[in-house]
Amino acid sequence: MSSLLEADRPRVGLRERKKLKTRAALQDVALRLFREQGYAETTVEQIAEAAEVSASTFFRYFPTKEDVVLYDALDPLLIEAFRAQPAELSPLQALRATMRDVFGAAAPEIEAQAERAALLLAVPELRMRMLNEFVLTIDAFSVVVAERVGRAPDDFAVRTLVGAVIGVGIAVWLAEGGSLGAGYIAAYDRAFELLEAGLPL
Amino acid sequence: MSSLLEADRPRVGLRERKKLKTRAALQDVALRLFREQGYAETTVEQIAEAAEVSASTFFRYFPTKEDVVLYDALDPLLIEAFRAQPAELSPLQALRATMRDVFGAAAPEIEAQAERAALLLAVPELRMRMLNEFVLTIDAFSVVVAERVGRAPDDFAVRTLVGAVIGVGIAVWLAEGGSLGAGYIAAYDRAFELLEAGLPL
DNA sequence: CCTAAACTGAGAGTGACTTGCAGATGGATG
DNA sequence: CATCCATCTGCAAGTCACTCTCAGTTTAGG
Repeated sequence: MSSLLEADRPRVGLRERKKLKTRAALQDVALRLFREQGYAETTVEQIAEAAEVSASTFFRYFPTKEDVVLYDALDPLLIEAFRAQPAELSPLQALRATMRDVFGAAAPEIEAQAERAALLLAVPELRMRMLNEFVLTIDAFSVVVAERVGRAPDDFAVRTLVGAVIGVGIAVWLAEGGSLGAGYIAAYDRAFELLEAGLPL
Repeated sequence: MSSLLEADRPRVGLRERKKLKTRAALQDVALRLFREQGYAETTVEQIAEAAEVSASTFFRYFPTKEDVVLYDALDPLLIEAFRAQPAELSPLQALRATMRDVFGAAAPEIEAQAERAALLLAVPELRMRMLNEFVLTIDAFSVVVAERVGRAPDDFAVRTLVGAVIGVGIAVWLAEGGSLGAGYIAAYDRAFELLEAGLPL
């Protein structure tokens, strides 16, 4: 039932805060340098120096240089939103509503980071990583879609459906110039109609 | 002894042949070493040494270490086969027939390279590159599909259709354990039925 | 032949990323 | 408050993919 309120209060020690601050500083500085002189032209050492830490510390916060840009974690949100969809919706309709909910709410913030979006599309290594993220969600979504319709996670129809949805998501993402803002969500929504209609042409 | 008929025979000079031989040798040796001691554990220098060239020569043949594994060029075949499909087929049907034609014919050879397929799925960097190849075909196919139905290459319905087809292709590829053999083509074929039916579940 | 273009090896250099080590610092304990 | 421990950090040295330059060699073609 009810527990002691102050039990988890001093959760954030000074140590934790410093870590978060360092991480944020590294990311901010890195994105600024990338914008000013380009991704490939910016060395990790420069980022570290500008953030006033050593180069080795940089790698303690981000496993690779790419991860500074990619720190995202959108999947959990999507999964949660999908689970919250009303049961009477078909899987395709539920996925559609999920995208609308999550991206619709986050669109302003996402759109604000237009520079990052451009980087993600322009730098080959980053674009690959982004695509990889997309594809990883095939697995994640297969699980929840499967449980919704009472099938196995590796059910063929389930994986085909999720694969189509993700593939369309990628195509739209590319068409929208790498942005995930308002234009993206609108286009994605139209694409769902086409999927439901058997992709007429 | 030099006749006019042989005028275009020595098209492939000694130079060209040596290049092809070196390229093939590098690829063979590399794949063998990867198999024996792993991808990350094999250095470019080892490959070069085993192929009896210098390390710098390696990079003259393959822009990156990854490309030794990825040398593929499947897209042109697919595009050509798509263009050869009878005009009465719908785009989706034509794509389906294309996959059947190309992979059906190539399946034996492809299946023979099971090791390479395993590598492609297992090594993260290579998997990303492979996914990237998949995605690049979205653009390529959009062009030919668009010209078939008389629309612009960036037509929304066209890109959505192609995106869905590629996405399903990726999902099936992953489900088939990275193989592109007989199992893959059969599964892909079933997936097309689902796409045409509006992805029922 | 003879010359221009293409191919090659050698070597130096850059930068991402790893590893091992010693010192500093925050937090919990008695 | 003193102490101890886990963690964080900088430093140094090393590996490896990849680039670039330079000089020597081979080939193609006139």
